Amino acid sequence: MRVSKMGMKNVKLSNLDEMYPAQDILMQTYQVKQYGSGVYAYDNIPLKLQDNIEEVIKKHFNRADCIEVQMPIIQQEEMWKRSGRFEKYIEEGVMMQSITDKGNYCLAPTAEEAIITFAENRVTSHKQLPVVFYQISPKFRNEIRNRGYLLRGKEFLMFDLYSFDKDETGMMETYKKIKETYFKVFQELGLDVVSVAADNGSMGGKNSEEMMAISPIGEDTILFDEETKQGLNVEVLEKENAEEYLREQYGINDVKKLKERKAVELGHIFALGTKYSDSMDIKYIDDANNSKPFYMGCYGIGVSRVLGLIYENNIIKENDKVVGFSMPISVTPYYLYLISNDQKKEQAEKLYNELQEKDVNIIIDDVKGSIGEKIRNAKILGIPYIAIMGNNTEEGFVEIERTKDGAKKTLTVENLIEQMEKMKQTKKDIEM
RNA sequence: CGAGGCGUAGCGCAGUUGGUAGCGCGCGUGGUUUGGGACCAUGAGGUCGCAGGUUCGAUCCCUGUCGCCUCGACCA
Repeated sequence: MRVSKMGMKNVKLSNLDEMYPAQDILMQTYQVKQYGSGVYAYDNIPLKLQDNIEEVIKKHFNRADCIEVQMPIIQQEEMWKRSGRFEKYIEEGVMMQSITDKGNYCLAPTAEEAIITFAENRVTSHKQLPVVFYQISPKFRNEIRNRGYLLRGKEFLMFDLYSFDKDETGMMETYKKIKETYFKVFQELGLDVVSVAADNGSMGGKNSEEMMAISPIGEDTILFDEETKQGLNVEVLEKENAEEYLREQYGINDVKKLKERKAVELGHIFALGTKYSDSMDIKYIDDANNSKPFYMGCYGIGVSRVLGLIYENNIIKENDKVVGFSMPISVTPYYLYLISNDQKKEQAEKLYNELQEKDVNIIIDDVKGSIGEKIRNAKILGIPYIAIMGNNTEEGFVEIERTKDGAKKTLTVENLIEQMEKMKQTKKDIEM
């Protein structure tokens, strides 16, 4: 991509939000535009970063034999009335609706109803079980209060997965497998995530755990033990029989041993049981020709929240001031930000074209301006490596800087091309 | 919904004890620059969130309203 074609504006950062500096940079530099409380548009780079996050999620769940599908975003009221959740969602004010003279629609806040309706008539025999469907699609929740920019919006992208099993044992096996997949996803995204016991809220069902990224900007408080990896969301303590629940479902005996942490809830997993199968009367036929309820699980990841947190987790500072961020190689849409002086412009163009042909995504800064200014912009956009062909660079060489730690190195142009191809393949940083 | 705060140029902010507004950045033009957010000159850009009231006169005072932010209840 060329800076000259991006419609880029030079912005000097000022007075950044102390709590969410990274997302404030996105706002100030117009990479993300706010339309209203909890409603945002994304420019190219955050969008592509989000696409890449989706790809990582899909890859791991596809490997775990989960099937990608797509549910409607506008869902008929009748379907929500069938499960009995319509009144509750309307009462709480969470549901957004589209009221028309040809019927009323609910803007999907989640998709249990839709997915079990999808399974109805399609998944009818025990021979088809277990089966796991998932999708990544926008969700709408008219939250009472939005906060943390992308961390909680009214419209957000969510990965949601639904499992169908014959019985409780099967459901828990699937639960375990999906949970393991969650950890693989977060690991590849470079997020340090722990699972903690959670309240099951409006979903109902048995077990539920939240996938928490420990972070000072988190709105949740958890109690966690680093050694045993056991933990809980403090809201569980308000439950009736909290102690018993924690001991029986999660093996947590002594809450006092756990340490308090702030955390961002990136995902939530539920072993639902037969709740929706019963309430909507959608069943399968078992091997003895009996009609049996599905044992379901539902699982979510807040994709746009992950996006927001990846930005916040990867800020770079100079003299204690936040100057930008450095996106992780595993998901960055562009690997390199190429800068040159006028004399070396042609060489830079040549390098750009060669990398384009090899499908290595980079950005070339081909507009008028000083090198310092361009370096600043690279950091504001979050590009992990900067390449400079300037006055101090010898013919045939290029200097690179890794923005996350400031490490610098001079390479031949050929070597840089090799390293970039390698980075694209391995999704790993190069040696500096 | 309860408590607090804010709304003035694209962005960040001043200001007017009531007499219709300014700074920095950004933007246009010309020129000099170009290795870590350059400089000179010059120019454009605002019904001071909206509506009503008080007043000779309101961006400022009063009332209402809308929007946004923070804390709480809800949640990926």
